[in-house]
Amino acid sequence: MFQAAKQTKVFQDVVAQIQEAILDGRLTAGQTLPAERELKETFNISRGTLREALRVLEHKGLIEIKLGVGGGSVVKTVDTDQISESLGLLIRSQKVSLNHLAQFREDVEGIVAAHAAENRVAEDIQTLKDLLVKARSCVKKGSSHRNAFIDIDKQIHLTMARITGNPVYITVLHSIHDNIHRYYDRFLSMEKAELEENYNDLCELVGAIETADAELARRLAKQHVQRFNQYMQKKERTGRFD
Amino acid sequence: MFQAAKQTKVFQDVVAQIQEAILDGRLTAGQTLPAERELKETFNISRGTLREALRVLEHKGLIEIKLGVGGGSVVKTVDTDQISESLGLLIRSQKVSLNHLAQFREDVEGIVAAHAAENRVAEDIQTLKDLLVKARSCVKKGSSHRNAFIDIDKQIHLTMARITGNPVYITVLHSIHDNIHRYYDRFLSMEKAELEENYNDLCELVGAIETADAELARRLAKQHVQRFNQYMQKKERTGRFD
DNA sequence: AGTATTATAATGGTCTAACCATTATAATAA
DNA sequence: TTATTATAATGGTTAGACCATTATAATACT
Repeated sequence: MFQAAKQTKVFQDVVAQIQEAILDGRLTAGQTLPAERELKETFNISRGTLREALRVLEHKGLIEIKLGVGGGSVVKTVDTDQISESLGLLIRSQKVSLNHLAQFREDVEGIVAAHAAENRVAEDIQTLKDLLVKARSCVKKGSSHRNAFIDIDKQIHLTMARITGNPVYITVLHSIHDNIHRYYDRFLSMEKAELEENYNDLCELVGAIETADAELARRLAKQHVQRFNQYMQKKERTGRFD
Repeated sequence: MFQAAKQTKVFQDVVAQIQEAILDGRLTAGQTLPAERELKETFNISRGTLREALRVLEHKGLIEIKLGVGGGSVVKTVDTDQISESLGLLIRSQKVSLNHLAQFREDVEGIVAAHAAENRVAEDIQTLKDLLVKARSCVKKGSSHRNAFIDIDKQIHLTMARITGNPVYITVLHSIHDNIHRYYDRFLSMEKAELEENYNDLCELVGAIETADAELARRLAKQHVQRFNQYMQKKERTGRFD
């Protein structure tokens, strides 16, 4: 009938109080909290306990602790780093394989491309085309610029996520890319011919978004990501391992 | 050309060492780490520093710290709680609105239903139909069993995620539901007629999965979630607020 | 003998008080 | 004016003590 009540632990109470203050807007990004020796008096606790609380808040991504004069606990803007880290832990603890993540990416990129095709304005198309120009120059320079090309590819996808207007897609795509990019160096093979193939994919995709053909954009995006995944599997089969 | 190197902070080194031991499998779920007074000798650090490290590991979801005799730091199985918490922080810090999350859910549930239709085996259909029976009994009992119905609805969706065979969908759907359910009490209106409407949705959806009609399953799932979201918006417009 | 109670000890939780390390700023010297 | 050096504020770390919780063992009671 009733639930477990009081959280006995002092540091948890401190975490909760500071977190609420940040989420309520009583503390805003950039603000510095009082020094530890002062805060400990405010909460009437020891410094060690306070520091355990601050450590947790730091790991939650709510504050950043800086050293030296003028340092201290600075309130941070919440970002996607914690989600990426947690997803990374799931992957590394073999709860999630790279193939699982790759399959998910195919679906998500398809959805993002479709929404982007529905929501894009002229300015968005220009941004995408500017990125295509950069991608083209990487392709021309050959496989030595593979990493630069991959980075621009990533930017194009994240730009499409931004165009959807829904920050969840940005968050999710960021987390996927953060965790998939770690494997590129080991598993992603990409010669000049493959770079060109990918570049053409992207051109068609941007074209579909420009003409607001959501269904085509979805199919092309999915196909594009599938190709990436196939390169990875190809390298995984033939490549050397550590 | 070079990157920032050594992490000066002692506690970070301890976090890294223990985390690697867990991810490498040198420490496995259920194992208890040595007592703090012993660990501090092993690492040759003070207890306070060790505790900061353990706090961080606890918040990462890698260990659980238990009190009393036979207590200590127990290695945990990594789950989706941290991802849910981080997503919750993004929502509460108004980086992500409830509508954004709801839109994302429509897409994801569509994808999950489609994959479920492709991968389901006879046993899966039985599991889903058992859940439908439970849902039906809730509907019969009327709106007083609204919460029970919503819970079964959640179970059906998570079962479909399981059927896909891809844990990423389970993780993502879990995180979405964890964060959306908090709003149901405040915003979700559901009278008997609406419960029946929803129940019929679910029956059709399970039917589509049974006949392996992925495209139909996708459409039905999306439509079903859309209805949920509309109920929420309806309540939001007319309901009272705290 | 069996059961309830109570003491014991192991373990995490907290506190105090000091000192070390880093760093922006002010004081000083070239 | 510029370069160097001292100062002080701040987080980082240490040491040792005591408090709170809890499983287990010892004891008392029936």
